[in-house]
Amino acid sequence: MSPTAPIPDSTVPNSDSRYDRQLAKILEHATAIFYEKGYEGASIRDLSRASGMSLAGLYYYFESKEKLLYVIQRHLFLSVMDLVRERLREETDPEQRVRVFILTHLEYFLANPKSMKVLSHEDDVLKEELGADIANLKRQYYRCAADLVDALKAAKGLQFNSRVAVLSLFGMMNWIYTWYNPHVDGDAKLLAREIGDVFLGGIYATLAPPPA
Amino acid sequence: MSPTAPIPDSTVPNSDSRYDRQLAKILEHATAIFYEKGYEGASIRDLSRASGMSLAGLYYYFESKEKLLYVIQRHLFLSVMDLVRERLREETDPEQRVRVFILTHLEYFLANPKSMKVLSHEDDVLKEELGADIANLKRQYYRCAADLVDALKAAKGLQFNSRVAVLSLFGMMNWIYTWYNPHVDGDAKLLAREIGDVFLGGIYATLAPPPA
Amino acid sequence: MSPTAPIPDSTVPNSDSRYDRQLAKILEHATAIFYEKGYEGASIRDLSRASGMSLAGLYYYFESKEKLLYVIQRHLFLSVMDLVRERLREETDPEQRVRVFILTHLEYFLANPKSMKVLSHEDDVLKEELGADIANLKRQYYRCAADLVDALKAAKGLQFNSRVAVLSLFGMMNWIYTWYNPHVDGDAKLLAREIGDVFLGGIYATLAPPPA
Amino acid sequence: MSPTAPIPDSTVPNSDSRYDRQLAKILEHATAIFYEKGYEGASIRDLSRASGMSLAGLYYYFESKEKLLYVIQRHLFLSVMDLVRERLREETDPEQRVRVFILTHLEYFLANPKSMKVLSHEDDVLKEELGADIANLKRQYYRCAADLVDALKAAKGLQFNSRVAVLSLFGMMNWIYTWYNPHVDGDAKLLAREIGDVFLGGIYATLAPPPA
DNA sequence: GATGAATGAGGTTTCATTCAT
DNA sequence: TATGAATGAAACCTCATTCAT
Repeated sequence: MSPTAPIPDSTVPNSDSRYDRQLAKILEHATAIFYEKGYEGASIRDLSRASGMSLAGLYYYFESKEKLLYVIQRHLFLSVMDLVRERLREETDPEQRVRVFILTHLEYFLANPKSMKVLSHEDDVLKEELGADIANLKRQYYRCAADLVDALKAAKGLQFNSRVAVLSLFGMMNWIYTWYNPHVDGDAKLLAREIGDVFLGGIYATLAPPPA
Repeated sequence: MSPTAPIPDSTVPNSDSRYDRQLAKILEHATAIFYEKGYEGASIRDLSRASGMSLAGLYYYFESKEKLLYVIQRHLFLSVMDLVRERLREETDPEQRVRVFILTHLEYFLANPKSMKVLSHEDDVLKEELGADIANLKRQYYRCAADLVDALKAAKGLQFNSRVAVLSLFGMMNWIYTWYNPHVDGDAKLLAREIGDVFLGGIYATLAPPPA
Repeated sequence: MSPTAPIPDSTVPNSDSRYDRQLAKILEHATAIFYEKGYEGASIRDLSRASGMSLAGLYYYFESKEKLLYVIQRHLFLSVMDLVRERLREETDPEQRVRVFILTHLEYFLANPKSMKVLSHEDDVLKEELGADIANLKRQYYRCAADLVDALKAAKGLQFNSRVAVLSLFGMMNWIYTWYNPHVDGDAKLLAREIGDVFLGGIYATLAPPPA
Repeated sequence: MSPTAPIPDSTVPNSDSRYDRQLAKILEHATAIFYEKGYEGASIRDLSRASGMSLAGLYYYFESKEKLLYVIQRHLFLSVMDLVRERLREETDPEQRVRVFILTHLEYFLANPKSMKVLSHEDDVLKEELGADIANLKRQYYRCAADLVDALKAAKGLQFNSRVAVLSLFGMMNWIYTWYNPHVDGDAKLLAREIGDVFLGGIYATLAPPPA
């Protein structure tokens, strides 16, 4: 296990032009505010105050509050998926591939802690095409994890309900934003090991009957 | 494992008087609306429409939107805790006790599916005393699970980080509201077994080094 | 100057029956609340809380908030006018008669300090017939004072604008509720003397040219 | 006695920019509405109707109804105090200085008749810091008058209770809004003379015993 | 005599958003 | 690019009042 692709230190796309830099700043503030107050509870005025840009000025960068959330969520999915793909490229062992997924997910979101909540907590607020698009990305991401788990399952001849197992794994990981405390719980590497142990120990146990 | 205490089929307190029945109805509608739109996204007008009672009339039953959420959340915690205590009374085996906890939690919230979200998703919207009170109940509930897990850990001589393990267990269980489909995923009993298997298999695996 | 008619120690009509006693209690609480919050700022709910009677129960005693204020104001005017008439009966000296008026007014309203504000401050909130009726009583009360002043004016051969003088006198007296502090300003007798001195000194000065 | 500083013909600050002009218009309408209905009885909707600006638009100019009243009252106190100071600069005779105060007060508030009520009648509705700030200005204004009266008292060797005398003077002047009718009562100059006569005659009379 | 339950209207304030500049 | 000014809709909540009991 030696992932090498770097964790982006920001929650927003790389930026070159002045426009891009401004947009990046706005998205960062928006993420922070959605994190604090939730999508519905956050107001564009809050964002205006936080970013120092006028209310009207913000609308030059996004066309609606919904689109704003969309852009943020889309970027998060795309970049964590990129990172996962990148890191999986170097690993072939089925178990390690699952561990890489877990570690990458945790590293990414523990490096951008507010993002984890904005993705998890505001999961179903987007409707229509926007919502469908995000749901699609989410499905791809799920599929990616499920494929890794299924590969391991096949390789080891395990027997368990993949759907429930994978969704439980996501539950463990996505719930973290409600309790994670860096001083108490250690870094992503530690957490990934612990959670990976529970998960893998759990599915491996389906080989033999569990100890009485 | 033979829990016998019945699952309340409603999300609200038992009701006798006309007042209680009306209140119960309102809380039920409110739960449904908080489920659909989230606390912030739900409006008292929505509740008025759904319950068929006038806006002003609703305020006869609760003094503020906040208090309304508070009453709902408090009732949920108290009644699931009651149920857990009730059912644990009959069980002494450490592993079974953990399984009873998982099953009870899932049975309760799968019987009241909207409640699970209202409890999980609107976890931190209550502030001040109200928020502190709910946080306190949550802590008790967590403590209850943690004690069961620690008892099992001691009984079997296992070695793992209890905090992370228990919080992961809650992650698996509380995440369910985002994906549960009764037609696909079976009932609470099945789900409780699967999740219990993963969790218990996971922590049992800490006895011996995990298989390579 | 020896007024003898007693100052009613209450702001409400004498009460015999249970109904009357209840009504009296309600009017007293209402006066207190109108005093504290003003007519517009006071709510029937405030009155309900203060009086310990249910919202609906109050309406057995008065038919509307307007009528409630009306009853209070009417009673105040009638009883202070009664008192004035009573005490004037014993006095014939024109100056003393003016002084009796001032003293009675101040004694009455300093004994019922909240009433003074409810009468002065909520002077023009009543509309239509109710308002006209109160305005009529007020006019009578004004007329009474004006007659006393005019009698003195004639008796002493003074020259001044009666209207402005009398209204100024009322200004001095009715403004008291904004500043009166019993510990600092003494009792009604003292205040009546001081204000009487200013007023009478002022109008007497119209005999001779004022000192340079 | 020849005061020369001009009376502002408006109740609101001078305005230059478009924003200032709009704000001035709003404050003027607000003063009129507070005059008509009282602070509590006036609604922002009333103001919206009167000013022709949308409800929400108004909030661009003030942050709350309370702040709105505050701005109005503060401006009134500051500008009448300015005017008084300005005019006192040219006068040294103690009696004339008192007369200048009376005249200025009346000229200012008779030129802005609604303001007088908004200042007098809504005296104690502002709470906390806002209320304390206004109370402070009021105290300064009172102090100013009291100093003039005390100077006269000392100059003439008079003997009377300054507090009661000054507060009575304010009573006479501030009560005017309840009865003033320009067609009947003449202009500020006339009224100031009459009220000044009563007041000064009254306190001068404390030199010698009043005529029997 | 008194209340619990309910209501329509309206209160203040904030929302996301727009448009001329 | 960015803002100041403005808006219609809707937010939460309270109002005076009623009516069956």
